[in-house]
Amino acid sequence: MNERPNRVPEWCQGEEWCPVTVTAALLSRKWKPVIVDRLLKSGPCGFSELQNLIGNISGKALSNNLKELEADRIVNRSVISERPYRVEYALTDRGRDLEPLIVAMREWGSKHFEPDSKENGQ
Amino acid sequence: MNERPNRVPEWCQGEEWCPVTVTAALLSRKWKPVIVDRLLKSGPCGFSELQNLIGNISGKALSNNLKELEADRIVNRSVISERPYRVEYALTDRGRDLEPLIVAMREWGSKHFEPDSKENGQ
DNA sequence: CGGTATCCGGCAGGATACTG
DNA sequence: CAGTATCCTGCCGGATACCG
Repeated sequence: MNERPNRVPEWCQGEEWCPVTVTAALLSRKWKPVIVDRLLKSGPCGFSELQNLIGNISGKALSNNLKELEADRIVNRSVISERPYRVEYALTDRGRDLEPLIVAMREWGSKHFEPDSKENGQ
Repeated sequence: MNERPNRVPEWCQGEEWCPVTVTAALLSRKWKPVIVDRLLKSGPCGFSELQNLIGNISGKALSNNLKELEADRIVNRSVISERPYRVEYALTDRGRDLEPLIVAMREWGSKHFEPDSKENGQ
């Protein structure tokens, strides 16, 4: 069953359903797009590796966001070794489908806030 | 000067600058992508018109989000008539540049949560 | 290494009532 | 119509310390 995650509000489940609202509900957190961005660029990572790739994210935030992304089937977590204990976070198919969205974010951010192009004006 | 809005964290202003992080900082709120979506689809709107197009957004949330979008030069507000009092919200160039991003959101949401395609799995 | 537990502050957002 | 004022809630995320 394609039940939408809890993050998607009730009123967006029926007739008034809206793709942008759903996507925003799943992805509009401070860190989630950045996590997906790094997984797209660097492929599967361990927890600390991902934390370093992002920088400035607290362990708690990373942990929580990964759990939600996992629940929403955007990210997959697998234990790849017990001794030493190693884990790997990777994008699912659904997660990889976010690539155009993340690319669009990269491009918009670069175009409008690139340090070299201050003349774009704020 | 192309100073980044306050919403963009300090640590993202210098060397560690990241386009996705900046874009997420400006746009990753529950309602912002939806507001831009509606303005793209319907063109310039008044306040209540916009509120109706979105549905389920409180006046306060709409007001606050519009103010931030204005401060970030994504949306432009103009008074188009005094008596009766009428206002118009429209996308700026920078806001219109968000179209590919919003389109990507629409497509991802439709693909993965369309009621008709429950078999896509949750 | 890969997290969890706890405490904590802030702010986003809902509801409602009110204003010019 | 186009908001503002106020109150209130919950969650989000930072910091720190600790665990297997």
